[in-house]
Amino acid sequence: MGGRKVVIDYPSPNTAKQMHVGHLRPIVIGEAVARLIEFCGADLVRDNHIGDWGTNFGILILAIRRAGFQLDAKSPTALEDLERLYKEGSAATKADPVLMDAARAELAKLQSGDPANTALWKEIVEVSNAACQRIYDQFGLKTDVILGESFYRDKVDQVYAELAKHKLAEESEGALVVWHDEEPRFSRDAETKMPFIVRKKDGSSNYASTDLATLLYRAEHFKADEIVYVTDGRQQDHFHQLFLTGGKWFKASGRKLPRLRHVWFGTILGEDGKAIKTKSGEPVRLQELIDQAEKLAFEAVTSKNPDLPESERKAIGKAIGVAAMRYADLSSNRTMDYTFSWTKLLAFEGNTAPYLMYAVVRVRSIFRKSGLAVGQGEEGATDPETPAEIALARKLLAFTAALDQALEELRPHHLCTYLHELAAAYGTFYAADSVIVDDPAVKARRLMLCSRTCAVMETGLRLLGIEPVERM
RNA sequence: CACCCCGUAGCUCAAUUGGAUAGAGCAUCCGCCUUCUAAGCGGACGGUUACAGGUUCGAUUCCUGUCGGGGUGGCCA
Repeated sequence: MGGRKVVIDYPSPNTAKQMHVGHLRPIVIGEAVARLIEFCGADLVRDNHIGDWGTNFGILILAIRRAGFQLDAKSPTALEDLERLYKEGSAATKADPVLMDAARAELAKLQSGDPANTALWKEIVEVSNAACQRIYDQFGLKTDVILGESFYRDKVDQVYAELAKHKLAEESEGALVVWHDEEPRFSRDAETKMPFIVRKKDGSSNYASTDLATLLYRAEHFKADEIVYVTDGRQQDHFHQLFLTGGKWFKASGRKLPRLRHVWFGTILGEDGKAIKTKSGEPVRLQELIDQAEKLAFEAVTSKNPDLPESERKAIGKAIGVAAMRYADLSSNRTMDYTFSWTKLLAFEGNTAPYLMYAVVRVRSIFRKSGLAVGQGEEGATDPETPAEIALARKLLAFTAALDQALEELRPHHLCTYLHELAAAYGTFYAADSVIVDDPAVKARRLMLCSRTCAVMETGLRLLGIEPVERM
């Protein structure tokens, strides 16, 4: 992957909504996948493709108008207000087809440049982005560019024109659609038709239009050799159609198609076994989850290490709290659905981030007590001898294999499994063989094992997005 | 009805892509802090891999069917 230009699309939330637990996965998985790709030497562009141009804006604008609401971007409750209005609008348009048409009309006005709707839209996006950024900061997520759907509003006409010119798209029930007859379910002969609708019957763009425009932009502007889309698994059909359409379009127009990968993940389910949705019920807010995680981690470090200064305990609480949530999500295969659970996401014992971070802490503590920097004191080291030393040395050698496995299909859980095994091997070694001993050769080789463990653990943890701590 | 995920220990999940006796964590039980941080270490308990066939020297993995859960299916993303 060295030197390849890769664009990764994440976490790409929809705007005007507060982040809830459902937003955890694209952030956490996207970040880990991005770091894995970057670690292999790829020239990576992190593109946050926010949903800021869809029908939801029509619904939201309509709801704001109907409620006579005055949006104040400075108000601390601005986002909550928008979310409440969106829910009202969503329910209203669902119940009444006339209102749904009105919402579509508001969207069409926005998309055709209506000044009032554009001004309102800008404010909404501003409020939303500021709120998202506060969450990203806590997850250490940094995007290179935010090119949402709206960025492509003047680039979709070229898509329509080219698809029509190459006879890839055709009119159907007033919309512009692309059929893929080679795939039975996307074919025009399918029992239930599932065309790739690139332009709606009212002339406005949708997900497909902007995604095609985005594909072209990434290929031409970023010169992408590869594009990685990190989204949930419910969008598999969409990406399948997007990739098929992109392939035919680029071939017909003599362009080189980047490698396209859909790195999808399973859904976080509610207690009822159904996907967590903003519409039904009240999902746990992501900020609430973070706060709770940090609080519990702070309490844990305070009880275990009360002598540390409060500022350091606070910092450790922040690091461990978010790390625990992150690891809980990353440690199982991303294609699996899982049911939301406070206790699972906030566990600090067993196969968890704190356990892995603890291994690093114990290594660093040994070096601190020895008055050495990590990596020093290895002169005169002999080969591993005890069973625990040998097992640890062997496990250290398996790092690259684990990395390869995680990279193969961009599945971070393979790295998690490995790091847990390494931490366990270190735990056994730590209990069985003292490092600070009189025999200089034994001490040197054990210090060497410690520093190697530290290096591999820290590298692996950072790839997962977890920042190791000195003490805990 | 069609297509896509999934079904593994009481619970949550792995299993190097078809390899040897299916492994971890949690929970439960029994040990271990007077030497480097016990968020730890050692041990016990726990399985007809949903079910039925098939391919193979060998199947949790591949194929067919059945059952069960979730998702998607013309103008959301």
